[in-house]
Amino acid sequence: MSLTSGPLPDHALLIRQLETVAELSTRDRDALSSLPMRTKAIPGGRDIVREGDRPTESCLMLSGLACRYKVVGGGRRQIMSIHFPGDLPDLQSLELDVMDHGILALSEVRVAFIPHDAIRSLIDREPGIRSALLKQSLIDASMFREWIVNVGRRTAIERVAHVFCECFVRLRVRGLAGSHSFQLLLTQAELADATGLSNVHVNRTLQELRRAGLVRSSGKRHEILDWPALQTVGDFNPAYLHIRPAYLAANAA
Amino acid sequence: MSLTSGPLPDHALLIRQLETVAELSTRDRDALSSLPMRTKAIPGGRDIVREGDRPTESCLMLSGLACRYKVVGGGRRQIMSIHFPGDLPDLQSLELDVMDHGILALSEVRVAFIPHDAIRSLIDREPGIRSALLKQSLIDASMFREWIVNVGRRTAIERVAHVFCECFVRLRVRGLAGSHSFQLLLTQAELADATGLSNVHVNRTLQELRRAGLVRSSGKRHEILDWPALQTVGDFNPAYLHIRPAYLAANAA
DNA sequence: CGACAATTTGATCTGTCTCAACTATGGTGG
DNA sequence: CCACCATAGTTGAGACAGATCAAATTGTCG
Repeated sequence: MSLTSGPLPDHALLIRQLETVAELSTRDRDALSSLPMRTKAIPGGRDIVREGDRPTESCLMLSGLACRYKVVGGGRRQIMSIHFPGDLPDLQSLELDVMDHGILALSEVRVAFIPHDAIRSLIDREPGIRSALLKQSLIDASMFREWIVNVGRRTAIERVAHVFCECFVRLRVRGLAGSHSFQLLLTQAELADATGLSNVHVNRTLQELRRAGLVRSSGKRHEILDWPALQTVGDFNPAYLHIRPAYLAANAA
Repeated sequence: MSLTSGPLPDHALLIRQLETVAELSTRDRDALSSLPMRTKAIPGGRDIVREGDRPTESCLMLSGLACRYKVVGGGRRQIMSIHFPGDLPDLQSLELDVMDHGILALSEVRVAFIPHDAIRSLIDREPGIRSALLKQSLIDASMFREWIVNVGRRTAIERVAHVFCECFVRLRVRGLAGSHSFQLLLTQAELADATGLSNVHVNRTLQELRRAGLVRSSGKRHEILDWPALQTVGDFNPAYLHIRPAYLAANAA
């Protein structure tokens, strides 16, 4: 579980992600490795799954960036979560027939589609995996709750800082970010839709974060200059991510 | 499944709620009926579960009203969901050790505590119940996503109307609301914390809803006067609740 | 190099917040 | 049954965070 290895085989990404939140046995890992996957490249700006779809497969992110979103009457968009390699952003389609939201590729992504049947049979056979997947879906819910708090009760600068903190920690614990720097291919408009702000105001808020010396951005590469201060500004406490202590500790560096 | 029966035995409340979203066999219902429960009355204003707790039981709402909430730095509170009889508001503690939020009794409530072990053993033994509970927790997540949209991208009047719509439908499908009237023991301050608004502005927004003839309130009893219009104003589409068609249809009345 | 997308800036507007006072309501004890 | 008190609801005035509109600048990529 080196944090600096090169590109991983597809199944290893899933295993690594699940291990940050749940303990897996060798048997569990083997079972996960045997999951059939159909990989596909999807260009940025295209839906991976559309609202109203009735998927028969769940998708695993392999590379790139995606988000869940909804559009309200009036055309305003709200982003509800951001997804990185190792995430299973539509595990929900396993039990819920119709997609109630869309999943959008924010950059070119590679995804692996895993048939629901294969996941179900694994869940039925393997208690360890059943528990890990249930746990993961409960953590997803926890992340949504924190997102509610973010858009409901925080100021602009707090919201943006908090999103940065969450993305950084999630990437870091699975070995996909440097110790301070990380790649966040989010446009300001996307960040606005994630935080419930306007793109103009996100722009000004980012400038404020830069002026305060908390982050540095060049293009889409963002660097965290003052991690403790960013957490303070963003009112960030990673407890809601329910990451196992051993993995969270690596992040404290 | 009469909608007008009197008080139900505790297990029946749980079964009725699960049946609105998942199909249960007789065997499933029997298994649920055998769950051990320790019931308890909790006065309004008291926490049922506190942030930081490590519960060994999950709680089932039997009567009254509760909510999930978090307090952010600065003392501002955000309510993330509202819970009615039949709900299992802390199913998550089954897999997540530490509570990342509190659950508060908004009125005097009766709750039943069910040991995690009993639920786990049911999940391990009964595929139907496993599937129903997973489905329920995925629906919880879906409701959180809609809540994000509500506080992130809707105006004050839309937010309040939407919360009314959601509460009404959820109560109605499980037979706990009249065809138009329903009991919502929420103070304006609580409604404010649910919608990310100030209590003063909620007051004015409610007046606007009354003036428009959409609702009528007297004390804590709220009546919906124009259900179609309220759904329109609240940009409400019940799809995200994933209620089974047969139960949703009863609500259309 | 050209063209389109993203960022930045300025000016103005407005929905919602804050603060503060006043009123209604409902529950309680005398 | 009423007087009292606490809690919740209502109103007004003023302030501000963030939205909107529009234009200019910069960046990106074929």
